Amino acid sequence: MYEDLDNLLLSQLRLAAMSYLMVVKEADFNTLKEQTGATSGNLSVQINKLQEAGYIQVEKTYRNNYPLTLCQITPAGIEAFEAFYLRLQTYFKEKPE
Amino acid sequence: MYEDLDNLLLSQLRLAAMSYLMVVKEADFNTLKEQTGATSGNLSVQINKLQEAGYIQVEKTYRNNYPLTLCQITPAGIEAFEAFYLRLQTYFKEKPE
DNA sequence: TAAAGTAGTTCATTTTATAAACCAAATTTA
DNA sequence: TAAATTTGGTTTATAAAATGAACTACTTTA
Repeated sequence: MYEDLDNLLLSQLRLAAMSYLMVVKEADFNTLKEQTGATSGNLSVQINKLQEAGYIQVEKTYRNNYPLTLCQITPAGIEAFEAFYLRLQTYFKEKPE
Repeated sequence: MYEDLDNLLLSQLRLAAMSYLMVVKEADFNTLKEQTGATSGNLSVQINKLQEAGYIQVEKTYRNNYPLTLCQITPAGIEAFEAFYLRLQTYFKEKPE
Protein backbone atom coordinates (compact mmCIF):
# COMPACT_ATOMS: atom_id res chain seq x y z
CA MET A 1 0.00 0.00 0.00
CA TYR A 2 1.03 3.57 -0.53
CA GLU A 3 2.11 5.26 2.64
CA ASP A 4 0.50 8.46 3.83
CA LEU A 5 2.32 11.60 2.82
CA ASP A 6 2.76 14.61 5.06
CA ASN A 7 0.54 17.29 3.58
CA LEU A 8 2.80 20.02 4.85
CA LEU A 9 5.56 18.75 2.61
CA LEU A 10 3.28 17.98 -0.31
CA SER A 11 3.60 21.56 -1.50
CA GLN A 12 6.18 22.81 -3.92
CA LEU A 13 7.16 25.88 -1.99
CA ARG A 14 7.29 24.32 1.45
CA LEU A 15 9.17 21.34 0.08
CA ALA A 16 11.68 23.60 -1.65
CA ALA A 17 12.22 25.67 1.49
CA MET A 18 12.70 22.55 3.57
CA SER A 19 14.96 21.00 0.97
CA TYR A 20 17.15 24.07 1.01
CA LEU A 21 17.21 24.23 4.79
CA MET A 22 18.09 20.55 4.97
CA VAL A 23 21.38 21.46 3.37
CA VAL A 24 22.18 24.89 4.73
CA LYS A 25 20.40 24.47 8.10
CA GLU A 26 19.74 28.20 8.37
CA ALA A 27 18.72 30.89 5.91
CA ASP A 28 17.16 34.34 5.96
CA PHE A 29 13.89 35.32 4.35
CA ASN A 30 15.36 36.79 1.21
CA THR A 31 17.70 33.93 0.57
CA LEU A 32 14.80 31.52 0.84
CA LYS A 33 12.83 33.75 -1.47
CA GLU A 34 15.57 33.74 -4.08
CA GLN A 35 16.26 30.04 -3.78
CA THR A 36 12.64 29.00 -4.05
CA GLY A 37 11.50 31.67 -6.47
CA ALA A 38 8.56 32.48 -4.23
CA THR A 39 6.79 35.79 -3.79
CA SER A 40 7.21 37.44 -0.40
CA GLY A 41 3.58 36.96 0.56
CA ASN A 42 3.50 33.31 -0.25
CA LEU A 43 6.80 32.65 1.47
CA SER A 44 5.68 34.48 4.59
CA VAL A 45 2.57 32.31 4.85
CA GLN A 46 4.41 29.07 4.21
CA ILE A 47 7.17 29.89 6.67
CA ASN A 48 4.50 30.38 9.30
CA LYS A 49 3.01 26.99 8.56
CA LEU A 50 6.36 25.28 8.81
CA GLN A 51 7.02 27.07 12.06
CA GLU A 52 3.62 26.15 13.51
CA ALA A 53 4.36 22.54 12.67
CA GLY A 54 7.70 22.84 14.45
CA TYR A 55 9.63 22.01 11.28
CA ILE A 56 11.58 25.26 11.41
CA GLN A 57 12.45 27.79 14.05
CA VAL A 58 12.11 31.44 13.20
CA GLU A 59 14.07 34.23 14.77
CA LYS A 60 13.29 37.84 14.01
CA THR A 61 16.15 40.25 14.47
CA TYR A 62 17.73 43.18 12.67
CA ARG A 63 20.68 43.49 10.33
CA ASN A 64 21.89 46.88 9.10
CA ASN A 65 18.83 48.51 10.60
CA TYR A 66 16.51 46.30 8.58
CA PRO A 67 14.30 43.48 9.80
CA LEU A 68 15.83 40.08 9.32
CA THR A 69 13.92 36.84 9.53
CA LEU A 70 16.14 33.84 10.12
CA CYS A 71 14.83 30.33 9.59
CA GLN A 72 16.48 27.23 10.96
CA ILE A 73 15.41 23.68 10.37
CA THR A 74 14.63 21.79 13.59
CA PRO A 75 15.27 18.13 14.44
CA ALA A 76 11.53 17.54 13.96
CA GLY A 77 11.81 19.16 10.54
CA ILE A 78 14.72 16.97 9.54
CA GLU A 79 12.85 13.91 10.69
CA ALA A 80 9.71 14.91 8.80
CA PHE A 81 11.66 15.60 5.64
CA GLU A 82 13.45 12.28 5.76
CA ALA A 83 10.26 10.40 6.54
CA PHE A 84 8.58 12.12 3.62
CA TYR A 85 11.35 11.03 1.32
CA LEU A 86 11.10 7.42 2.45
CA ARG A 87 7.34 7.32 2.17
CA LEU A 88 7.50 8.83 -1.26
CA GLN A 89 9.57 5.86 -2.37
CA THR A 90 6.53 3.64 -2.01
CA TYR A 91 4.98 5.53 -4.91
CA PHE A 92 7.91 4.95 -7.22
CA LYS A 93 8.93 1.41 -6.57
CA GLU A 94 7.23 -1.19 -8.72
CA LYS A 95 4.73 -2.45 -6.23
CA PRO A 96 1.42 -4.08 -7.11
CA GLU A 97 0.88 -7.55 -5.83
CA MET B 1 17.04 25.69 -8.57
CA TYR B 2 14.15 23.48 -7.72
CA GLU B 3 12.19 22.42 -10.75
CA ASP B 4 8.48 23.03 -11.04
CA LEU B 5 6.32 20.14 -9.98
CA ASP B 6 3.18 19.07 -11.76
CA ASN B 7 0.34 20.01 -9.43
CA LEU B 8 -1.81 17.21 -10.72
CA LEU B 9 0.66 14.72 -9.36
CA LEU B 10 1.36 16.64 -6.18
CA SER B 11 -1.63 14.98 -4.53
CA GLN B 12 -1.51 11.79 -2.56
CA LEU B 13 -4.50 10.17 -4.15
CA ARG B 14 -3.75 11.09 -7.74
CA LEU B 15 -0.13 10.11 -7.30
CA ALA B 16 -1.12 6.76 -5.82
CA ALA B 17 -3.57 6.07 -8.63
CA MET B 18 -0.98 6.96 -11.24
CA SER B 19 1.70 4.96 -9.47
CA TYR B 20 -0.53 1.91 -9.48
CA LEU B 21 -1.47 2.39 -13.12
CA MET B 22 2.17 2.81 -14.06
CA VAL B 23 2.63 -0.82 -13.09
CA VAL B 24 -0.64 -2.46 -14.04
CA LYS B 25 -1.49 -0.14 -16.96
CA GLU B 26 -5.22 -0.71 -16.49
CA ALA B 27 -7.49 -1.03 -13.46
CA ASP B 28 -11.15 -0.70 -12.63
CA PHE B 29 -12.68 1.77 -10.24
CA ASN B 30 -12.95 -0.56 -7.28
CA THR B 31 -9.45 -1.90 -7.61
CA LEU B 32 -8.12 1.64 -7.63
CA LYS B 33 -10.29 2.39 -4.64
CA GLU B 34 -8.88 -0.56 -2.72
CA GLN B 35 -5.30 0.06 -3.74
CA THR B 36 -5.36 3.72 -2.88
CA GLY B 37 -7.63 3.53 0.14
CA ALA B 38 -9.74 6.35 -1.25
CA THR B 39 -13.42 6.99 -0.78
CA SER B 40 -15.58 6.59 -3.89
CA GLY B 41 -16.40 10.27 -4.12
CA ASN B 42 -12.85 11.40 -3.87
CA LEU B 43 -11.64 8.80 -6.35
CA SER B 44 -14.37 9.75 -8.81
CA VAL B 45 -13.31 13.38 -8.72
CA GLN B 46 -9.61 12.65 -9.03
CA ILE B 47 -10.10 10.18 -11.87
CA ASN B 48 -11.91 12.90 -13.75
CA LYS B 49 -9.04 15.30 -13.25
CA LEU B 50 -6.52 12.78 -14.48
CA GLN B 51 -8.70 12.09 -17.47
CA GLU B 52 -9.16 15.78 -18.28
CA ALA B 53 -5.39 16.14 -18.20
CA GLY B 54 -5.08 13.21 -20.58
CA TYR B 55 -3.05 11.20 -18.08
CA ILE B 56 -5.53 8.33 -18.12
CA GLN B 57 -8.20 7.10 -20.46
CA VAL B 58 -11.52 6.08 -18.98
CA GLU B 59 -13.87 3.54 -20.49
CA LYS B 60 -17.30 2.94 -19.02
CA THR B 61 -18.77 -0.45 -19.72
CA TYR B 62 -20.59 -3.21 -17.89
CA ARG B 63 -19.50 -6.40 -16.23
CA ASN B 64 -21.96 -8.90 -14.77
CA ASN B 65 -24.72 -6.39 -15.31
CA TYR B 66 -22.97 -3.77 -13.21
CA PRO B 67 -21.30 -0.58 -14.35
CA LEU B 68 -17.57 -0.90 -14.70
CA THR B 69 -15.21 2.01 -15.00
CA LEU B 70 -11.90 1.05 -16.51
CA CYS B 71 -8.89 3.34 -16.27
CA GLN B 72 -5.83 3.03 -18.45
CA ILE B 73 -2.71 5.10 -18.19
CA THR B 74 -1.87 6.96 -21.41
CA PRO B 75 1.52 7.71 -22.95
CA ALA B 76 1.09 11.30 -21.76
CA GLY B 77 0.40 9.98 -18.28
CA ILE B 78 3.51 7.84 -18.29
CA GLU B 79 5.56 10.76 -19.48
CA ALA B 80 4.13 13.07 -16.82
CA PHE B 81 4.74 10.54 -14.09
CA GLU B 82 8.32 9.99 -15.11
CA ALA B 83 8.97 13.70 -15.46
CA PHE B 84 7.49 14.25 -12.02
CA TYR B 85 9.83 11.68 -10.58
CA LEU B 86 12.85 13.27 -12.16
CA ARG B 87 11.91 16.77 -11.10
CA LEU B 88 11.28 15.58 -7.59
CA GLN B 89 14.90 14.47 -7.43
CA THR B 90 16.00 18.09 -7.47
CA TYR B 91 14.42 18.45 -4.04
CA PHE B 92 16.30 15.54 -2.55
CA LYS B 93 19.76 15.83 -3.94
CA GLU B 94 22.12 17.87 -1.84
CA LYS B 95 22.12 21.02 -3.84
CA PRO B 96 23.12 24.37 -2.38
CA GLU B 97 26.84 24.88 -2.65
C1' DT C 1 10.87 66.29 3.25
C1' DA C 2 9.26 63.76 -0.60
C1' DA C 3 10.19 59.73 -3.10
C1' DA C 4 11.98 55.29 -3.38
C1' DG C 5 13.65 51.06 -1.39
C1' DT C 6 13.74 47.13 2.08
C1' DA C 7 11.57 43.48 4.52
C1' DG C 8 8.22 41.54 5.33
C1' DT C 9 2.55 40.72 6.70
C1' DT C 10 -2.28 40.61 5.86
C1' DC C 11 -6.13 40.04 3.07
C1' DA C 12 -9.19 38.74 -0.76
C1' DT C 13 -9.87 35.58 -4.26
C1' DT C 14 -9.59 31.45 -6.60
C1' DT C 15 -8.55 26.67 -6.48
C1' DT C 16 -8.55 22.16 -4.10
C1' DA C 17 -9.59 18.35 -1.38
C1' DT C 18 -12.83 15.65 0.73
C1' DA C 19 -16.70 13.09 2.54
C1' DA C 20 -21.56 13.12 2.84
C1' DA C 21 -25.44 12.78 0.38
C1' DC C 22 -27.32 11.21 -3.50
C1' DC C 23 -28.71 8.28 -7.80
C1' DA C 24 -29.78 4.35 -10.85
C1' DA C 25 -29.75 -0.24 -11.61
C1' DA C 26 -29.35 -5.05 -9.92
C1' DT C 27 -30.03 -8.33 -6.42
C1' DT C 28 -31.63 -10.36 -2.30
C1' DT C 29 -34.99 -11.04 1.29
C1' DA C 30 -39.46 -11.61 3.34
C1' DT D 1 -43.59 -9.22 -5.68
C1' DA D 2 -42.73 -5.28 -2.89
C1' DA D 3 -39.38 -3.66 0.13
C1' DA D 4 -34.76 -3.56 1.55
C1' DT D 5 -30.03 -3.99 0.40
C1' DT D 6 -26.02 -3.92 -2.48
C1' DT D 7 -23.21 -2.33 -6.27
C1' DG D 8 -20.89 1.16 -8.63
C1' DG D 9 -20.40 5.03 -8.98
C1' DT D 10 -21.56 10.90 -9.33
C1' DT D 11 -22.73 15.31 -7.50
C1' DT D 12 -22.52 18.67 -4.09
C1' DA D 13 -21.49 21.27 0.07
C1' DT D 14 -17.95 22.67 3.06
C1' DA D 15 -13.66 23.45 4.71
C1' DA D 16 -8.90 24.12 3.83
C1' DA D 17 -5.03 25.85 0.90
C1' DA D 18 -2.46 28.48 -2.32
C1' DT D 19 -1.40 32.73 -4.10
C1' DG D 20 -0.50 37.58 -5.44
C1' DA D 21 -1.98 42.18 -4.64
C1' DA D 22 -2.29 45.48 -1.42
C1' DC D 23 -0.62 47.12 2.65
C1' DT D 24 2.52 48.31 6.87
C1' DA D 25 6.57 50.05 8.98
C1' DC D 26 10.80 51.59 8.78
C1' DT D 27 15.20 53.35 6.23
C1' DT D 28 17.76 55.56 2.80
C1' DT D 29 18.41 58.74 -0.86
C1' DA D 30 17.68 62.95 -3.56
